[in-house]
Amino acid sequence: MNEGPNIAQIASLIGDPARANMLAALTGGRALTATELAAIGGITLQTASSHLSKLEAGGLLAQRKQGRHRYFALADEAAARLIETMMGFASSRGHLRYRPGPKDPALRKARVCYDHLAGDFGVRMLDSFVCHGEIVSDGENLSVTDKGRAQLDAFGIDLSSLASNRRPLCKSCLDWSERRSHLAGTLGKALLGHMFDQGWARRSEESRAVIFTPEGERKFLLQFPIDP
Amino acid sequence: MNEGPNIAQIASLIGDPARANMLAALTGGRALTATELAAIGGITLQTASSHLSKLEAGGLLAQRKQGRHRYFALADEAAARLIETMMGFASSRGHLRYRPGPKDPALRKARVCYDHLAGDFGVRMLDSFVCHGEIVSDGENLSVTDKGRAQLDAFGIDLSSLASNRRPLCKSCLDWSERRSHLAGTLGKALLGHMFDQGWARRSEESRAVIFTPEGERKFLLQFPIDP
DNA sequence: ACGATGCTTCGATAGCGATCGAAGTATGGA
DNA sequence: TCCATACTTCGATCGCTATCGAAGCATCGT
Repeated sequence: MNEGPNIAQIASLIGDPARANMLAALTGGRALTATELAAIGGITLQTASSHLSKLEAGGLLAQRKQGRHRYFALADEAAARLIETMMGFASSRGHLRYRPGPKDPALRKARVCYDHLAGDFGVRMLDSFVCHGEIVSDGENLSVTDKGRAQLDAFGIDLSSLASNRRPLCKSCLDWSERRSHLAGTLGKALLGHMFDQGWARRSEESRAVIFTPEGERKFLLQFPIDP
Repeated sequence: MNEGPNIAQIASLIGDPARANMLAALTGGRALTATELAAIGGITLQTASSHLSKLEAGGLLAQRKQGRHRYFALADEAAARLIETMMGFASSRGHLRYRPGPKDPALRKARVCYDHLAGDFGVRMLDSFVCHGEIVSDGENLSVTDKGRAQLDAFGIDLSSLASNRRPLCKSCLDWSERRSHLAGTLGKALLGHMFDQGWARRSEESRAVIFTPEGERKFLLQFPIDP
């Protein structure tokens, strides 16, 4: 017994409702201040501060001081994937906590996951890349083919500028609403950023939803078709 | 706030050290009795019983009565994947709890994950399938090609008999020691079972390790080669 | 320099849950 | 039938931690 990594430690960090709410909110990719996170968790600032320092010590969060504000964000993409994985499992077991509202369908359609596109549109985009042979997958890691490189170049994304030693270019990330994978990594981030730049879509102010313009949606479906 | 699945509930289930130890032990795929699990968790039978009923209510465990024994096992493969994912994250953050010993290298080399092969050998096997075009991956799910079907047939595994409506044939599962994917699903199970049947390897009695015979290891490396 | 804002630290409280002893239920064997 | 084994349920205890008030520290604006 007692072999291997200590999962109880991080699980208990996520296991507190206030902390879980904060983490879920940070899955939206935006860095939030301690005051904002306290409101999200439904607790006072003092309590939130205690929680946040524990989460940081546990390697789930990273903080950045900026003036008198302190911004908190998920430590990295692996942390975001862990949270999304747990969401997927929880929803598959019926551990739901829905407060059904108009935002829900929008979230399922398209939302931000850390810094890339998730939801129905995110899954479709990766499907399109794969079924056209622009991205291939060897197990967990994805890689871009020459055909994909040319396609992305035409779309306006320069792969060579995305190279990073700290973070993989492509990574698959399990989608909790679709239960399939979407594209993460620096390429996933760049693609979402490009869509924002092109005016195809914008972020919702109060949730993780990504709202496409009618024109943007048309162009998205044209750019990432799915053939049988 | 408060949207989406309730991750705090399952996270707090895993967050208790005694429960985490039990779950980690069950990742070995064997069903264990309440008494055995109590010993693993380092608690009395009464406490263990309370824990086990909570884990079952949370959808993580399934129990099977057999005479006066009650066998507990992970509910399904998704539960096993969740635990392995958490192990991967925990070890990447240095949340280790090693009791270094001779078993450790054996576990990294080859071990059981639920009912399929994990560790260095598990990752190698999937790599071999993929780099020979016998299995292709479209995002999360893997699928066997015609070439792969023939290869497996020659190896002695009949794919058509593995079809199941309850569980996918192929699934990728993240390996906590290698941080790469290995092959899960009914095919992963069948492959490991076949190796046991052929006498290539056997299970360790006291841990999750899979111990290959020298002859079995030679045949394994020959059967699942990796070319550049 | 001074107050205001954002956040952390300290200290005390309160409540939840892990734990175990004791008693109760079910199954198997003699 | 009677005892032993395997497990669950009940009840009480105890420790841990989430929580918040109050005070302290840092930064910004003026």
